[in-house]
Amino acid sequence: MQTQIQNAFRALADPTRREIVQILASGDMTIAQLTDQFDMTRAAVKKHLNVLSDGGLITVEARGRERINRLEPNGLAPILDWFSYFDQFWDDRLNNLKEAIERNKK
Amino acid sequence: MQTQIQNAFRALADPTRREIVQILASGDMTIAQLTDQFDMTRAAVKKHLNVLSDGGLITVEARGRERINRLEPNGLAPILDWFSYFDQFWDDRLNNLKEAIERNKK
DNA sequence: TTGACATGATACCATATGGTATCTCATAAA
DNA sequence: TTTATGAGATACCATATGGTATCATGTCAA
Repeated sequence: MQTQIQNAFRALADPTRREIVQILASGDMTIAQLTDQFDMTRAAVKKHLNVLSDGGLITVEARGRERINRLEPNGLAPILDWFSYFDQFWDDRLNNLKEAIERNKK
Repeated sequence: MQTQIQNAFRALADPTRREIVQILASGDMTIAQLTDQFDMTRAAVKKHLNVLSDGGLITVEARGRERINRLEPNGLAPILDWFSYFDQFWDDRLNNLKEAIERNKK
């Protein structure tokens, strides 16, 4: 089995999966709903969802015969933790991001 | 050609490449020096360095017959930009990171 | 000049990855 | 109950990926 951090980085390495994450950020979706957003089969989308789930980036809730896919924000934590190793290199960038969030909170 | 963001995410998807990035964070190194840190051939390390270079995460400076590999902190920017899309989801985590950096600066 | 050394490049191999097609199962609806 | 629908699983395919082996090239040193 792979480490959590490896699974998380791997999950985000694919553009389709990053797009799925962004779509789910705006609301939960079933597999069929997600498939509508892409030019590929439901099976392919399902595979991507499995990878995202392995990476801890989404959770799946059974509801009848449907499966509700939900973004798991805590799944991003291991990646951010990894980035924190480079504090000394990207202070400026992070500060900009920090300020954007501060503004957001008001 | 791939987008910069895709090349950056792809570069970090491999554990060896993430380790190279961490090693280079502590100082520039030649290919031979980096190869000493891993149980693989110089050619394999060189391939990883090419991927990291494609991702904009390192720069290479020729110095005589040596090649100095250097971490390019700005290469992390596209990835952080992508994460900023999820501000509303990881405020807490980011705040912790922000505070750690604030402490660091003193 | 000549030999040693750091690197670049390429052919090749095994496995991983992203995709489709297809079959099965569970559940909703008629 | 019967039928339709959402999802899971698997076999299969083409290509990408991570690795080695090997040869070529440029540069430092004797």
